[in-house]
Amino acid sequence: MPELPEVETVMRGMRLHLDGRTIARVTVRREGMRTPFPPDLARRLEGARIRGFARRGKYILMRLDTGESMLLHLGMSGRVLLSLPGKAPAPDRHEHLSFETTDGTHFGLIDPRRFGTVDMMPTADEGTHRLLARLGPEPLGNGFSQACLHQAIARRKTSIKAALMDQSVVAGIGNIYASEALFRAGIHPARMACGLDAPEEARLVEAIRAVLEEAIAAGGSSLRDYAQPDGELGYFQHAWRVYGRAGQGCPDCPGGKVCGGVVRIEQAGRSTFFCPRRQVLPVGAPIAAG
DNA sequence: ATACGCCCCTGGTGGC
DNA sequence: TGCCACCAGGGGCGTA
Repeated sequence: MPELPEVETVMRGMRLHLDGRTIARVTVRREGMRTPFPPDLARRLEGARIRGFARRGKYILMRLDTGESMLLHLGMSGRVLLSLPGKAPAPDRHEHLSFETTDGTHFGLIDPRRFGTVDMMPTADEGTHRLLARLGPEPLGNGFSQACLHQAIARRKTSIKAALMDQSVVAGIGNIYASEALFRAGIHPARMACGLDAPEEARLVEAIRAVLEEAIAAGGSSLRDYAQPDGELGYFQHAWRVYGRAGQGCPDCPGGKVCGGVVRIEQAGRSTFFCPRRQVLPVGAPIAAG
């Protein structure tokens, strides 16, 4: 799924095309995805005017003038297809939820694996929703700092890579950007989270910010499941530095002649990629199992 | 509290 | 061409 930069890009696309519009017709093609859709979803959306968007971690919030917000999570394979009036294609077989605004703009939520989530809540309760309440700080916000990261991982004996993917440590980092941020910070992914020193934590905070900001600036990176929210082809292909590049060179050593190439390991059942020359395990540094 | 394995689901890819 | 194992951006849950 989309990680923070992709979710931010989708949210911006929705804001651009849907903000201020009124929802006319809702089509619910199945009862839910990973969890059932909230009761009376269509009725609660129809007739509502859209009054703003926000993102929290990997969640999108669409606020309505009814006093409710729709919560959207794209899971692993979710994408949003926005179409201009009269331009909506025939619905994809995995378009589980769609609506049209009164001006004919079409919104489709497509999610083949159905790991995504849709929920409704009073806008006033956004902060206490069970899926949002335990999220850590926004990595691009002022609340994320070396001190903040230290506080979150100081007692964690899991790997720093797994810790970064824990949404309560910092919100929005997934499997790709965890590898990319650690590469940029020069930190081995198997290091025990609590074993990082303050300079390493500071480097990591800056690396996370840089990686995410670059990806957002590029319009959200993409893999095959992900479409730009306007549905246009020609997705941006992100130049991952290590992710998915096992055996290839990283930018530090083109061709991998110096480091032998990017290494793929498995941590907690997920792939991790790193450069063995740039991301070295210090002598005596504790290694995390996961 | 923390950590880990397993599971949800479909589709693409590469090997035989 | 067909079949099959394996892999994929997430995260909740049950169990130690």
